[in-house]
Amino acid sequence: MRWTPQRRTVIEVLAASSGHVSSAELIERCRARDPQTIPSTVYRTLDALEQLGLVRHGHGADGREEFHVGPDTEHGHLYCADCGARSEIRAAEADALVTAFRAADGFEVDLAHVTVVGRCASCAARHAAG
Amino acid sequence: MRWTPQRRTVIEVLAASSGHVSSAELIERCRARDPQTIPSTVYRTLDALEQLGLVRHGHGADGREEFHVGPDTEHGHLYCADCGARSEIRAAEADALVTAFRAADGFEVDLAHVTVVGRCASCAARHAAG
DNA sequence: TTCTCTATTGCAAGGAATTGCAGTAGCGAG
DNA sequence: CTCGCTACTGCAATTCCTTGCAATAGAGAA
Repeated sequence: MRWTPQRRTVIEVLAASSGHVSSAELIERCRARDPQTIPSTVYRTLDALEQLGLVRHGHGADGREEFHVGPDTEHGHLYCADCGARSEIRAAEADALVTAFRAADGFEVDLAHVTVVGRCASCAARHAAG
Repeated sequence: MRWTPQRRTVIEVLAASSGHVSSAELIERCRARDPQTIPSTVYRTLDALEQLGLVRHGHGADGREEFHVGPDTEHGHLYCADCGARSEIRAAEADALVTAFRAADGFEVDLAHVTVVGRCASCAARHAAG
C-alpha cells in the first residue's frame, strides 16, 4: 500500500474524528486541510482502509454511509425516526440480536453494519399517550 | 387525496409487483406503462402512499431505498454480504429482536425498516473452513 | 355546468455516491 | 541515484435521489 499525501490527509482526519463520521463530513474536513481533496479519492481510500480493517462502514437511517473509526468495540446503531436521536446498540441487545440469528439460521450478523430504526422510549411514550 | 393518472400508474405497478421493489425498478416499470413518467413524481407518490400506510420503505444492504407492498406481514431483511443472498427475517428472530430492545431501552423497533447485513449460514461455513 | 382552491405535477438544478480512463508519482530493484 | 512498474490520483461522466418553483388540473361548492 502506498503512502500518499492524500491518504495521509484522510487518515489524519479520521484519527481526529473519534466515533462516527459520515462521508460528507469526512470530505468536508479533508478539504479543510487540503482544499484540493477529491471525493472519489476519499471514497477509494476509505475502501482501502476498510479492507485493512482500520475502519468499518455502516448505513445510517437514511441509508447514507457512515464510518466507524477503530479500534472501537464493535457496535450497531439505534435511530429514532421521530426525534432523530441516535444511540449505540448496547451489549445486551447486541447479544440478543446476534444470538437469535445465529441460532435460527446460522446467520452471522455484522453488527457494525446495522442501524435499527424505530421509536425511542420517550417518543414511543408520547405517541402512545397523544 | 387526488386521483391522478400518475398515481394510478404507480399504484398499478406496485400492485403488480408483489413483495419488494427498489425505487429504480419501480420507475423503470412505470416508464414501461407511461414513458412520460417523472422520477420525482414517483418518489412523491411513494411518500404519499407511505403516509397512508399502503407501502413501507426500508433500506437495502447498499442503503438504497426499497419498498414493501402491503398488506404483508411486517418483516425485516437479511442480506449476506458474501453471496448477496437475501431473505426475510422470520417471526422467531423478529420477536427476539423486538423484545430485547423493548426490554432494554423501551425502544420500539420498526421492523419493516431493518436490513441486517452479515454472512449467511453457508458462506459463514465456507469462510470458517477455507 | 362553471368556478375556485390548492394538491400535484413537470422541470431544472443540486448533492451524494460511483466508475472508467489517462496521466502521475510512490517505491522497490538494480 | 535512476528506472520502471503499477497503485493511485484527478477528472469527467453517470446514476440515484431530493428540492424549489411555477404551471396544471382534480374535486367539491355554487
